[in-house]
Amino acid sequence: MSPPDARDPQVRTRLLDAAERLFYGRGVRSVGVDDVVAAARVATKTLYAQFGSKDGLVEAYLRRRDQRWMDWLRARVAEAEPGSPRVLAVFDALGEWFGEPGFNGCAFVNVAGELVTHAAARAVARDHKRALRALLAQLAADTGAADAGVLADRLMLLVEGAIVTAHVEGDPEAALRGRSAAAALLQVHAAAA
Amino acid sequence: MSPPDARDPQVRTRLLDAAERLFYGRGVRSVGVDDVVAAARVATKTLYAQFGSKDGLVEAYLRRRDQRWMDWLRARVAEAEPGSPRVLAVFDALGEWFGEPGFNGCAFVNVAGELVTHAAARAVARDHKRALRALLAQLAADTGAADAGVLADRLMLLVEGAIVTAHVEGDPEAALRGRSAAAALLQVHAAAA
DNA sequence: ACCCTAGGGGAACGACCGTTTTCCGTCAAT
DNA sequence: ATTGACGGAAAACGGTCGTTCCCCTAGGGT
Repeated sequence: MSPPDARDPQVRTRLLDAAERLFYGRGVRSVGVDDVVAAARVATKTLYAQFGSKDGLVEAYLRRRDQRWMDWLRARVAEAEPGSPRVLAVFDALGEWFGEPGFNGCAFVNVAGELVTHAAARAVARDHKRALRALLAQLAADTGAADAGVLADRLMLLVEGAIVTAHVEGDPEAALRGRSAAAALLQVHAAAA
Repeated sequence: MSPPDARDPQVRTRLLDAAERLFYGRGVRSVGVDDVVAAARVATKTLYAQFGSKDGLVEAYLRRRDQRWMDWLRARVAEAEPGSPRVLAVFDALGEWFGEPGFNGCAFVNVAGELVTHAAARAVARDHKRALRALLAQLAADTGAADAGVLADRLMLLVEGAIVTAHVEGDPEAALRGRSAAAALLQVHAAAA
């Protein structure tokens, strides 16, 4: 019954969409709340009604991004055959991500470096990395590798390294190098079985 | 002839020291120029006479940190025996760094995520990573490894991954995992020779 | 003895920040 | 039909930002 922009629960979504695009693309502190409300076509009051403060909006933005990014990666990985191919699929997915126009590194790494005193944001960042590590541990175990835990730790370093390199050096092909390094490690851990 | 704080060329150094401590520890945008001049016990006018703007100070801070950090790593590496031990010494050095009280990740990664529009800062970050990559290429070649270039690329990912992990997850032992991964890769590249 | 320059102390500037507030329109439920 | 909660538009708040300016002190070169 509602016209497209009436009485909407979508106000929150519009705010989060704008916040994600701006915070991720320019850095959190470079973006004022006015920028966000203008981009979301929303009143300032609404932002504060929904999130309480800019810090609250930042935290909500990070939580939603964590959820979405992990879901996206899990979906990409699930498209590959179980076992080693799924490990390599992680780096194929990274390669796609690095090539996207707005790519600006890992949102959580960026926040950890920028918002040193924002405890909630740093906690979300830590949890995000733990979730990523858990996914890699699962994939490593599913290869039947010897020392799957160690393999997962090593894959984690490669993933993080590829993201940082693609970002700072502007080199999307870091994904390919990560993939080949992962393949080498898969072989090491398979041989040791 | 000069008393400790007269007519000093050390004014610039004091400014850079304060800038580095504050910018690195809290993030660039969280630190005002007033904070820097207060910490350096210097007049605001002096900062602008020396660096022209806050952006100029940021750039100078990054350049000096690049120089110092690379010199520090090269010195640590040179203490080890030539060949593979020098590759592993990189990760030992990282381990020391991660354990230092003020450790807050890689200054250049942080800046790349925070100062998206600061072209000069991002250029210094890129150059810093290239210098690091060049050092690793040298070390990889000196091991006599097959595909030394590929080995260097892989080591680079491990180094970056270890730094990010130690930072975001607050886990200094990422250095040990990086070291063991590097050792595995060294074996792979030695066996293929 | 003379500036000239570097630096310190501190006020002042205009812009922008995050946040609160006021006023008004409008749907949903009573 | 009235109320109340939600949302938009915009002003206003106090604080902080980067930057500039003024005045003062003190060496050093001429």
